[in-house]
Amino acid sequence: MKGLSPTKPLPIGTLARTAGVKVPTIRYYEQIGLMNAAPRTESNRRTYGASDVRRLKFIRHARDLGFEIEEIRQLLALAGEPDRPCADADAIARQHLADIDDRIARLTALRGEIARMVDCGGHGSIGECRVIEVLADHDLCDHAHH
Amino acid sequence: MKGLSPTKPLPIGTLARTAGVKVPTIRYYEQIGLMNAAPRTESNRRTYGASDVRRLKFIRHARDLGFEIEEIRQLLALAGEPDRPCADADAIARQHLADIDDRIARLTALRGEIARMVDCGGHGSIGECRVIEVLADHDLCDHAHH
DNA sequence: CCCGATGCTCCAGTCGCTGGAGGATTTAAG
DNA sequence: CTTAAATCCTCCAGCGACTGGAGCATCGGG
Repeated sequence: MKGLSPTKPLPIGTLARTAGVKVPTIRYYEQIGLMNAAPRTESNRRTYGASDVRRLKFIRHARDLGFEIEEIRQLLALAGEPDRPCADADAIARQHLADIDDRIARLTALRGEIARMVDCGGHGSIGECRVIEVLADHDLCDHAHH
Repeated sequence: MKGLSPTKPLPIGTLARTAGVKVPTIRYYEQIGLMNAAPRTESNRRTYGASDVRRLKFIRHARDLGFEIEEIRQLLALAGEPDRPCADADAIARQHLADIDDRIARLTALRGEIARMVDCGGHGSIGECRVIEVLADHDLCDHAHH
């Protein structure tokens, strides 16, 4: 009866590997209160369980998708009380959606421009190179992003 | 004969407004050597000309498009010697193109997901809300970006 | 039993700005 | 002409989101 712990505790390195983040990042998340303080072993090592893996994956995924820490904090809080109306989570996500549409639009415009730049192929001197031109002239977008 | 200076010198604030950056940003760019040190008036104010406007717009545009300072520095250096082969500028741009395709792909995937999340519409509790779910489950992208 | 991997804490650095303090100057209004 | 507001200057500190190093303790496989 020793092989069946409720879910055996993982050290930080393993958690880091399974969630795809670096070890210091986890400690950082703990420090800013995004992950809760892990219980420690006798010898002061952090121990994690399955729920921590889930939470960290959630965080990482959200970060990867461009959510900021504060937004993630909100999302996690929301997830914590499962009978609140999903309108709040929605609002955050919707806001984000708008952002993302904007970013995609900008990046797409960019893509076009850079593609055109690169089409200068190999015709010699920078003088005629579109890369410089395009960046120089054009006033594409005026608004500060974010 | 006083109204016809070769291009009348602008103070930093005006430059900032015309290029669409904040004043401290310009001073920062000077500090890191991205803008060259502006000549000063008697009373130590920076003065700028048309070429500075162009350069700063170039920088801002490039930044806006996601180029990093170092890349911009290279681009500017390249632009400075107009008989170098455009292959170098090309290489930078191409590298960037790959990045951007990646980012667009990721953002598009994200857009889809967030759109789906938001489609949970208003059906009550977070328990059933896709926002949380989607973020929690899915392992969409593994690689660290950049 | 030893040594390399892993863990710990603390602290400093990264990038690209941004803002404030505290002072000097310039400019527009009255 | 005088004043008040705007703009400028320098210096320095802080942001977000990590990242990495120093210096030490501890763990686990050969």
